Parts: sequence; C-alpha cells; structure tokens
Amino acid sequence: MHNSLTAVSNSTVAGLGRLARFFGFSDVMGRLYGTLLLSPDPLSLDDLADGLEISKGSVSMNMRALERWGMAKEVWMRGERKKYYAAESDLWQVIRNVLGSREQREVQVALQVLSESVEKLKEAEAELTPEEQELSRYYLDRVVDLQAFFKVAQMALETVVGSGESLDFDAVTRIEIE
Amino acid sequence: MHNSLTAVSNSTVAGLGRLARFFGFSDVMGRLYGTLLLSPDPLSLDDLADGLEISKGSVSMNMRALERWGMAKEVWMRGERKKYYAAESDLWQVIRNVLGSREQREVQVALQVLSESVEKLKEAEAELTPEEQELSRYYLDRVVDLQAFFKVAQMALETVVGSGESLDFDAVTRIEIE
DNA sequence: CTCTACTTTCAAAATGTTTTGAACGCAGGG
DNA sequence: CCCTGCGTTCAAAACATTTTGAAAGTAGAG
Repeated sequence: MHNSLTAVSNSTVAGLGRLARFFGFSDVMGRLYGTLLLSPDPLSLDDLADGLEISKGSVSMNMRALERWGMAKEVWMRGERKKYYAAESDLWQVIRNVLGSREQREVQVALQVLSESVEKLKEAEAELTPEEQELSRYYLDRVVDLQAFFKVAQMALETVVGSGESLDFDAVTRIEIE
Repeated sequence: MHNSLTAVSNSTVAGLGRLARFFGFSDVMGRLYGTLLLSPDPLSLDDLADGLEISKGSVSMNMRALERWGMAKEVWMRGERKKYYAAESDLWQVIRNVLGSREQREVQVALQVLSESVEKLKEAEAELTPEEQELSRYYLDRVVDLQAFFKVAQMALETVVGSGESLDFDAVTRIEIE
C-alpha cells in the first residue's frame, strides 16, 4: 500500500487510541475503533489482531467492550463462520452513547451523594455544639457549590445526549454567559 | 467531631477523589482538594498527610500538581515556617484552568494531525493506483468527519474557557440543536 | 554561620492494569 | 457423532503507576 495511506492510517489509529485513553477507555479500544473506521469492509477478529499486532484474546475482549458502548457493530457476512465487525461511523452517536450511559450516571451519583450530605447536615444541626454548627454551615456552603456545579454539568450532558443527529457548530457558539 | 460532619466530609472527599480519577488526575489529588475545600482554614502538609493517612512525600508531590493546575494556592501564615494550602474554591475557575490548558491542547493536537492527514492524502493522490485512490477517498471522508467533530469540541471548550465567573444554568439549556 | 524544622526528591516496594496464550467451549459440516 | 475452526475465558506474566520513607535540600531564627 502507498506510503501516505499507511501514514495516515497509523496516525489516525494512534490518535484515536490516545483519545480513548483520554476518555478513560483502553488504548486498544481506541485503536480497534480506528482500524474499523478506516476499513471500507468489516473486519474479523483475526484481521484486527494481525493489523494491530495484539493477541486475539485481547481483541475479543475489547471488541465486546466496544459493542457494549455502541461503538462497533457485529456484521453478518453470509457464507462465513467468522464474526465481522464494523465501526459505528456516526461520531455523534458514539458520543451520545458514552455521555448517556457513563457520564450521566457519574453525575447522577454525585448529585445523589450531595443531597444526602445536605440532608445529614440539616438533620444533625440540633445536636451540634456551637463550634460544630459553624463548621456544619461551612460544609453546607461548599456542598451547595458542588451541587450547583454538577447541576450545570447534568444539563449540559442532557443537551448533548438528547440532541438529534449532530450539534450545530453555530449553535454551540451561542451558549450564553452570565 | 460529630458523626454526621465526619460522614459528610468522608463522602465528599471520596467523591472528589473519584471525580479526579475520572478526569485523569490521581485519586490523591482529588482527595487533597476535597480536604482543603472542606477546611475553613488553610492546612499544612502534615495536616493533610495525617488527615488522609498518606505519606508526606506523596502530599508534597500532589500538592504541587494541584498548584500547577490552579486548584490550590499556597497561603502564607505569618510567624509560621510551614507551608499552608487552601483550595481554589471557585469551581468554575478550576474547570476553566483544566479545560484551558489540558483539553484544549489535546484538541489542538488532534486537529493538527488531521489537517496533516488531509494534506498527505491530497498530495499523494496522483501517485496512487486506482484501487488506492478509492481507499484514499474513503480515508478522506473519515478524516473529514473527525475534523468536524473536533471542531465542535474546540468551540465548546472555547465557550466554557472564555466565559466569565460562571456559566448560567438557563443559558446552557439554550444550546440549540440542528 | 549553624541549627532546626520543615519540604522535596527519588529509588525501591507495593499495588494496579493490561496483555498474553493455552485451555476450554461451542457450532456447523461432514 | 466427531472434527475443525472459530470465539471466549482466565490465570500468569509483563508492564505501568502510585506510594513510601529515608536521604538530601532549604530557608529562617538566633
């Protein structure tokens, strides 16, 4: 294959590996995704293992993870006994999958814990010494700050996750500032 | 100290540790930040090491990282030889620091690599066999998709980073969808 | 300048994560 | 059925990160 095609493929695959790590996935997941994205045809586990020079076991596990995250789909090739995979090539769909399941859950949990903290502090107030009450009010202030922060995050996520095919460039620049 | 205060402190500190890991920082950084955030007064390295039951060496290194990220500040206590730290309590400032230095650089690099890929593919076009040309066009499509994606990310980051004191809740809900 | 109370550094140890490959399981063809 | 060609699993090995603590560095008080 021509030099330049190989070079582009390598840097794209490597870049997606990097991006995957950045998002808390494994490097291999990103590279598998990249390899599939740049392949006009679906690839088998062996194709992927050979292409990335990693073990088949690793490909198997990581491909299942990619499937769970909605980043790749199994493709049935008639007359073939092998499994074939293709990348989900709508990047916005991928982002919505990830933000929708993982990040939203994180934020949800955080908000949950923070509400419980507010509860606890309010309930306990009566039993506190004056000194403790002062600290309790301090905690309450900080916890409320965190709540405000996570609520904005939650709204931002909902906006992205709930959006249609893709976000409009111009629209994003129209986020207004206080 | 009262039970409930300890419980709230623990869960908040643990939660910020989790969040830190989520953002690609170390757990300890998050817990140090949390401890400082919940302390009405600045804390010394020893206070922090004792409070979190980790070594002073670790506290020293992680606090310097927190400082570099603009998440904590050194506070001079007169008549004291120890170093004291306080959390940067404006969470929006913290987010802007992180997005501004780290995430923006990532996106920048990605866009750079993608432009180079487009260049390479266009330059090489003439030398390609017909079959390679087809693959090249396929690559170009995928690379352009990625570019579009990162450009939106770049704009979103610029919006947050360039914003003033804090983002308005309502405003975030007004991001428009294509 | 020296002493002392601190902070920083860093190499070794502990811990955590990823990768591998051999063993196993399973389905379809003969 | 059994055989074959695949996919999956999982324990052990390789690798990476984090933590520790002891040694070295540093700054201020006297």
